[in-house]
Amino acid sequence: MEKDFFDRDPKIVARDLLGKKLVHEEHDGRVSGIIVETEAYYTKTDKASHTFYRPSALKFFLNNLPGTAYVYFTYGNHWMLNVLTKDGAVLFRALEPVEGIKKMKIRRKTSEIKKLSNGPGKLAQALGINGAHNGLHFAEKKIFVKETNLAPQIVEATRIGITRDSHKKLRFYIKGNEFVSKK
DNA sequence: TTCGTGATAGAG
DNA sequence: TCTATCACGAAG
Repeated sequence: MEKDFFDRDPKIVARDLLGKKLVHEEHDGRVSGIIVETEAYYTKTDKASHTFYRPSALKFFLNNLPGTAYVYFTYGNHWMLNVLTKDGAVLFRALEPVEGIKKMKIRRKTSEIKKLSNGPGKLAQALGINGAHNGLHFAEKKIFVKETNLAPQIVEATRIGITRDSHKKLRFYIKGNEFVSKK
């Protein structure tokens, strides 16, 4: 991953992340998957972004560098993994499991591969991501993104689970991939 | 479709 | 204190 990869417009980063590998390096081995679905959020101009209605989130975005993990807890159950970019962030929404599948199955309490990481909450659970990872920089290589030789076909769509600015096409996924959370 | 779950933030 | 809301997921 080239330096300054994350120091670009969130929409560009969201697209470029598709087909790359998201890795969580743990003491007992690595857990990873191909990124198949992402969403972009903008710090200042996006009403759907946490920065728009959560002062603490705005502070976090403004006080951390692109490439920093933004992990938050919601709906009483779920952790969400994002990475900061220039003027925004990208939410990791779905992965195609690659390494550590056995561990993912235990964490997710299912043996069905397709249900391991086909959604943002599921993905974080499968990878073992939680609040302890908030603020870690991807350059530290605990959580990070790795290049692949894939060149996926990308589909652009509206974001999921938001109300404000729901018409904006800031969701991206790999065409035809069976791990995408929704069509 | 409905409902659980808990942090955050603003109002009272 | 109280209440609304929420970048979700599982069950039915």
